[in-house]
Amino acid sequence: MSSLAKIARICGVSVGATSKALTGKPGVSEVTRQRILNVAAQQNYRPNRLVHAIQSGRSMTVGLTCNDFQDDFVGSILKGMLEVLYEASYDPIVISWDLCVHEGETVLRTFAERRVDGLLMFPPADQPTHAYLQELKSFQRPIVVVDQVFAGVEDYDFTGSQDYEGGQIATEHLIKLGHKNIANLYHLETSTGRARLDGFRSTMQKHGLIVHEQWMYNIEHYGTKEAYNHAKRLLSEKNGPTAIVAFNDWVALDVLAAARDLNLSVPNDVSVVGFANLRVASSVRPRLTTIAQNPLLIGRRAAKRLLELLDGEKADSPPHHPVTDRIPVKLIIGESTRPIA
Amino acid sequence: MSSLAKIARICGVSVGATSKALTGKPGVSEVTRQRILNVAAQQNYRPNRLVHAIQSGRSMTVGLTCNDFQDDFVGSILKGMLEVLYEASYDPIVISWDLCVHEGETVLRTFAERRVDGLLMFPPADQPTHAYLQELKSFQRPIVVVDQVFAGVEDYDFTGSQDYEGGQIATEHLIKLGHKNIANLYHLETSTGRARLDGFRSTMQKHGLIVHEQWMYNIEHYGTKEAYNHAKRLLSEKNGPTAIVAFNDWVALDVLAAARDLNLSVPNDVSVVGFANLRVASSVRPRLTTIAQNPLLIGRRAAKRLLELLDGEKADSPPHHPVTDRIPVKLIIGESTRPIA
DNA sequence: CTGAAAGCGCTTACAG
DNA sequence: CTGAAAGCGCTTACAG
Repeated sequence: MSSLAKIARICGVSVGATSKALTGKPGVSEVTRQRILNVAAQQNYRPNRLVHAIQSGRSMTVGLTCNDFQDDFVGSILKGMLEVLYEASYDPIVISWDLCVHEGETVLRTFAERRVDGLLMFPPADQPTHAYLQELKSFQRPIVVVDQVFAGVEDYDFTGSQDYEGGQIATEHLIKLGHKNIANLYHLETSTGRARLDGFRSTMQKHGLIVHEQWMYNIEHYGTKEAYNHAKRLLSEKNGPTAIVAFNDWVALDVLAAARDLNLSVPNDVSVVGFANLRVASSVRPRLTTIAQNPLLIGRRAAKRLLELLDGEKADSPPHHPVTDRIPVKLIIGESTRPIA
Repeated sequence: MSSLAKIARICGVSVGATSKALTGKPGVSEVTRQRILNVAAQQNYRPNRLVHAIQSGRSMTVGLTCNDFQDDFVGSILKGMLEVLYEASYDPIVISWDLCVHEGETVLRTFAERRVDGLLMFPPADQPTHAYLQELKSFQRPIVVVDQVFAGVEDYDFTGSQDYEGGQIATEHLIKLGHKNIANLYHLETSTGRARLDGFRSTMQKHGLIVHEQWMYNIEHYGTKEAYNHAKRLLSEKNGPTAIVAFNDWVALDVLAAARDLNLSVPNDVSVVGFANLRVASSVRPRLTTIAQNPLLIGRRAAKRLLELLDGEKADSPPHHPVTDRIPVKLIIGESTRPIA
């Protein structure tokens, strides 16, 4: 890789002059500038941005932590982030939490050493360790937490969805259709899951409906058979629920599968509501009734917020108050719910 | 962010001594080393890796270009890559092709300026421009192409799937079940799509079966209604095909949906084979018969190959011959295919 | 217009 | 053991 010095040597001018010529700064004659430009092009010169990062104290990179990229929800969030970052000439360095279970502090340390300007953080899957929270505290750069919250990150900006309201909307929808006996396959392991469940319970209560605790199942890992098995159990009961609220579309798919395997019909025998409006929600039959999130917007807003914080630093503005930004969700009526017979 | 100089000043020693102490090099007394270590910890010192990158000529970063992260196929490839990179202390800088349509050279230029040590490249969605290929040629670092090939990248290492064989296996499976009238919803826009189609045609020919060209549809964009509409057309024909080979699982899902909407049964009225074995393939009913790829392994192997190339550079080994690495695929028999009546 | 020099944050021979 | 100095690749005041 050819350096400034090399270009300078070839052109027979000083390094300083070469720098000015290539960065378009005044202080070089047009003739020498052209000569330098030509040689640089011919030598395939690429300025070393690492140097610029050191000099300016800005690496123009952002740390990005992710749990997995297993569906279009996280995929779209990423897309939204990349879009905004690209526009602002920032590039993300991506590290997966999965890789460093119980040593999340390593991730933060790496980001610190690489001098990222800020952090876009999908919280780690597991409960954060003390060491991690410690490292987080001493992490000197702006942080925006995405999608999930957890104990210890209340002091940071947050961008996610109106999960609580989503839980309410899903439940309201079923109640409006006449359902009273509603089960819930929820997910206590994440803040989104807990919020959606809270929304469910508050809505049931608001309408004076009983929550049948024997129909309430926590799905610890929704990639496995767990949801499917619970769904089968629910659907096999006589006088079982007439509707099921699922933590997300994957769980809802498991309910569809369980119903199918029991020769039951969704929505004729049971109604199902999902959450997320994943790509698959409208691909399957029956199409899922689901609560649409707006992952693209979540990604964009999270990144924009981070850029604001970074600009604020430059402007040396007063310490900010962390902002919680929850993007509205929307009921998508598919074919997996119907009025009770 | 505290610097070496700051630590040195506080400790009242030279920068050199501080450096030695913190990097564990000999040449400092144990007493001062401890003093320095303590101050560094207390000052929350983090060495600036950008400096190290400049000095060593190794940034320990890898450029990663992606089209989208819309399903678990790409997601798992990424996971595999991140795993291997993390193990070797490399971190990826991720840029999405989507963002810079028709100016892919910008991406490469950014990577060059950021001095990534190598490149893991999902080829751009659109036909590469001349400027792009130009920039690629002058990109001085090792490159591994992933999943898709395109004209102009024949000279690079490649890691992907046995798509051609996959096309054969899918077709063989249907033929073994007695199907003769087989349609194909293919995807000419990508090399994988073309290879799978070739595998289909060669297998049909091998068995002396006629390819009915009026049942052959190119799916330009498989996120849209396109596949669904073509599938409906195919399924509405009297004496239509008894089986359909789909470019991938998403297209296969569209066939399932079309069948459902026409009150037809898969597999009783028509058999369908997908490709990829996405997470959704076993979530839907009927479960998809599909050709499983091994995205995790693709990701790992691609990253490993890149690391080998990087090691080779250090060792100053002779110019290598580009290696093409196609991971075997595997037939997964679901419920979407059955012997012909 | 042009060049020599300082400095960004570090490491590494080289003197003392 | 310890410090001063050169150097990585650049930019930016500062002299000429």
